[in-house]
Amino acid sequence: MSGGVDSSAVAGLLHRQGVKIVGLTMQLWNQRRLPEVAGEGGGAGRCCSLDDVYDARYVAQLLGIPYYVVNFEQRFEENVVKPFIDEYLAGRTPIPCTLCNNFIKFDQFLEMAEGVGAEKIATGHYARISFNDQTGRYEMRRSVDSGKDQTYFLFGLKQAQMAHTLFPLGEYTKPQVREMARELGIPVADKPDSQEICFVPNGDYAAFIDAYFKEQGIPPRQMRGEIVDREGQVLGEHDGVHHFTVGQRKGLRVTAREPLYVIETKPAEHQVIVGRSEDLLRATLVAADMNWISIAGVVAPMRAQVKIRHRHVAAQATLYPTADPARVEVRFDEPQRAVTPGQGAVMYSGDLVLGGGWIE
RNA sequence: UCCCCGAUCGUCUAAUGGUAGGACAGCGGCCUUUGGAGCCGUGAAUCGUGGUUCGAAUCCAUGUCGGGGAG
Repeated sequence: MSGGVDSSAVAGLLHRQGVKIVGLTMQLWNQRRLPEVAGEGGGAGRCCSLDDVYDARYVAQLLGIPYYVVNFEQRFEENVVKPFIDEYLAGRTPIPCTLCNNFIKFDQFLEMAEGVGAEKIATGHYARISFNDQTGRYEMRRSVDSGKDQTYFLFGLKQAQMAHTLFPLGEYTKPQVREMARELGIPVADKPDSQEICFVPNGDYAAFIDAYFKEQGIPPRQMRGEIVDREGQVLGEHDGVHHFTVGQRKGLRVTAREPLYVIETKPAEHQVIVGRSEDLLRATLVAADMNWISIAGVVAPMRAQVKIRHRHVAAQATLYPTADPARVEVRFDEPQRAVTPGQGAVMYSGDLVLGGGWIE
């Protein structure tokens, strides 16, 4: 229970159905750390803020269910925050929400919940899980509310995890969920949706990385570097490759005849390569560390739709198996903009989530 | 020292006597449970000083600065 509308509605919904439930809130990050990146209101409205825990506890009280706050701060820092920073410094663009799902929520948190006697965990994610008797696999489908679908962040879920997971909201639209919350008398029914990275209150993730280094006493290494075009001509300077991601336009402070976009970051050379919009188009990618969900894998070329970032419209493509079963080559029918290393490539067949991997 | 050329938003660039416009960059908002993108909005300039003219970025004089040439 994050203290938001969705997880509160899940609690209310299951409670009304007579399911025996326990409310749990994960404490993931101390919002008072790194005060230099604190948002207005001291991080209020973000996950893990005191207000949110207070809201979650209040909802639990209202429902009359047991409620606990569990501290995962250290594990979150090790499994999400540090890898998040390392990825940026390696010139890649991480997805903290997916890291959290893979290594905290559906891993250590699920284990802990089972440890205290729970059969399953239920979350407020907008996605659907079902069991297919024919294939003997748990399948995942996009949520009924296509605008809220969160399957992109869930591509790492294993069969064993799905067997112990409930996504009650996958069948509803967001307005329905808010209405449900209102009917249940849940006081957070009109709370705005959360957004941005939960541990970066003000949204400035690069400033967070800088502040984290400062806090760790890590000497401010030489982060500055050059902004160059594809011919190697120096166009400007930057304060560190972690400020940039493939496809980024804003923040370059470089002027040209037309907008410039980040094509690539080269951490070893401290260089940011920029080019024109059309320089971002790529027709192929390789997805590594594949996790198959609704199917066991691909042994022959297979048609699919592939999503390369949240809110990307899944594009028609063909999946080609490689010699390494954990890697799949994706060839798009039409070149896609800003294929970004570190982001997920999630494969769909209609509403069905086939699986996903990390873009190399 | 002389001669020539040039100087317009932060940057690049339009307007050759008649409301200084655009692009890029910046800033703000919308969108959004990752980072981006996109959309909407917005601040911002005629090198200084005189003069001609109803009216000057534009014509004239002069100064300053920059580039080129000549001793």
